[in-house]
Amino acid sequence: MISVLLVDDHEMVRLGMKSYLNLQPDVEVIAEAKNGQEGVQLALELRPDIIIMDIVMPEMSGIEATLAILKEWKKAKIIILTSYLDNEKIYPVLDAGAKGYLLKTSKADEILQAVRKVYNGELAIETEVDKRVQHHRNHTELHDDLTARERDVLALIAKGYENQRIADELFISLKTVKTHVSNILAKLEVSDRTQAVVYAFRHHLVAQDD
Amino acid sequence: MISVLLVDDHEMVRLGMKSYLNLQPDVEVIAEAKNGQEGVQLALELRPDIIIMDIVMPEMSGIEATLAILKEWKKAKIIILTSYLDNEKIYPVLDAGAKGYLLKTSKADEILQAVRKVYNGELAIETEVDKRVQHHRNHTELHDDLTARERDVLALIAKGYENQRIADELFISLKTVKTHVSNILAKLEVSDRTQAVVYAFRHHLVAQDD
DNA sequence: ATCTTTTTCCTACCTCGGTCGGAGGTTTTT
DNA sequence: AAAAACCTCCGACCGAGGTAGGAAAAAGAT
Repeated sequence: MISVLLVDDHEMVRLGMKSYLNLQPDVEVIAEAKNGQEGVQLALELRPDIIIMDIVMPEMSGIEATLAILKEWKKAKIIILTSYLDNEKIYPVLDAGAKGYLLKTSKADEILQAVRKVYNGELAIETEVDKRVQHHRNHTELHDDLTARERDVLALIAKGYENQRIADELFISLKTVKTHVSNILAKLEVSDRTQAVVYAFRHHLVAQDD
Repeated sequence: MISVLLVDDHEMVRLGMKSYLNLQPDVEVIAEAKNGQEGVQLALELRPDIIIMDIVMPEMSGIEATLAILKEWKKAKIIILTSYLDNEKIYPVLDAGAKGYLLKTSKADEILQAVRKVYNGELAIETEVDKRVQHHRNHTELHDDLTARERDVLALIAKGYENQRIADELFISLKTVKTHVSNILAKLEVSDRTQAVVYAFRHHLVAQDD
């Protein structure tokens, strides 16, 4: 019997998963959590065979929760189940050792198969997800070779700050900021800060909401 | 018996809704659709008492589907059920006559109650949603009094175009573009185009992806 | 211990962005 | 018909943004 912990803030999703999985003779949902914190706690306490984890949740995101669980319990089998492949914060999770990655648009039996596969020690990465991960791993993004400091500066540019304000914020001279900006523009292959901001938003390098 | 049509691209959500709603003696899910197109078709064909509609879906969004259904069938009782109150495209739907608006984080019984309320001709707007709608209706946004032309220009600014390019694009002189930009900056209460771009992205005035 | 990258700072220069203060023609509102 | 808003255009001005071409200290890599 495969014991499963569901972590998702949508009651209806948990209900759907539970009613479907519990129909299977070899699977049983033993607990549910409605945010990342509860998820971490229940995971470490109950040690389920499989943890199915949503990403977007209040309190603590599924990303953080996954990292927290894997830190304490290296062999945890966690399947990420997310609605959107929107940002690039998912890669650290896969690197950290999540065993599965599914989209919420997956069919019920695909999810079931993923549970069985991961239980048997295999990986379950949806083809769609896999494509993008491969793409991400091969096709290097322009912003990959920004230095740490350049990322700092870009973040402030994308807040709409002018160079002098960025200098004040980072306790460096205006000249230095200009140098960083120049290097950023060159690396992103854009010609001015406005385009850099567009780039940053489009590539989810900055938060949508303040 | 209240007949319900579910429109959601997530099979698990449909499953959860169906298994929960079908437990109720007075509710029955009579059909399901996995995108907006199917939703419109089934709605007009089966004329269910209640339509529960997700927003983010492939092919045709819940917004478009809702408008399409209400156009053909004015008295349709549609409850919008969405995960996030992210953008501002929801207001036209409420204006157009959607009878309910719930978040996917709602508890199961809240959804059930909403179904019964709307069936009885009442509205079911979740307090959280309601707050924001009120806020939106009262608190006028800065960008509300941009003129049509100014919106055109802002859209191009937010593509990272420089003034001359905007002029070329719109077949107007550089001077005119500068005037528009000045007016835009004043209305948005920002001091340069970079901040205007940030404003545009944060307020979802422009598409995330090209 | 040496080489490379990163971060910092510099001067001088030029361009583009944005303001100020107009103005004329068109459309919409009253 | 008059008023108000909108779109268009002009010249002159200034400052911030960005380039070019350095250089030197600090931190990491081999």
